[in-house]
Amino acid sequence: MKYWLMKSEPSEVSIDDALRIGAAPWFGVRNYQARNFMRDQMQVGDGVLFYHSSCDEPGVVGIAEVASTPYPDATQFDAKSHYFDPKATPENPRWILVDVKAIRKTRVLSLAEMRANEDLASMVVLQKGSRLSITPVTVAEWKVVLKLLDKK
DNA sequence: GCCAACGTTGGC
DNA sequence: GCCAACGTTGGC
Repeated sequence: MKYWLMKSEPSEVSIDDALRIGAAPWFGVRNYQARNFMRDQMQVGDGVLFYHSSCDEPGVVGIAEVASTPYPDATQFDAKSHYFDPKATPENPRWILVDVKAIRKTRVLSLAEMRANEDLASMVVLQKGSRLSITPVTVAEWKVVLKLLDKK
């Protein structure tokens, strides 16, 4: 069992959208490192911190879990999609995803608050220049974040 | 809107 | 295989 932080722009898919939709494909990842995490390392049941990025108050806003094994991202084959990839074919797909199921909404644990917490200093997502939309979270970090989320 | 940091592309 | 130019992410 592993833990992850996954970024989503709320204007695309917010935590409220995710809760309404239920288990859904985490489409649109076009970074190889992030893809490889989904393809090679994620397992059904892994814990996910649902993070809002590119918005007024970036931060963790909910808890989710990995809900499928990896399979090809359908948007890569759709010429009308923003995520279309002309170099990908169904026989030779480039982009692989998993389904993610939102479990609950939490308070916003803002990026600023996370940065201010010494116990989270090692989090990959907080490292300078980190832009990865999917990053691993250690068990220790997961526990600290959950405690902070349930506070107040 | 700015810009730092990083990833990708493509010429050589 | 190198690396400059360009594109993207994402916080501020």
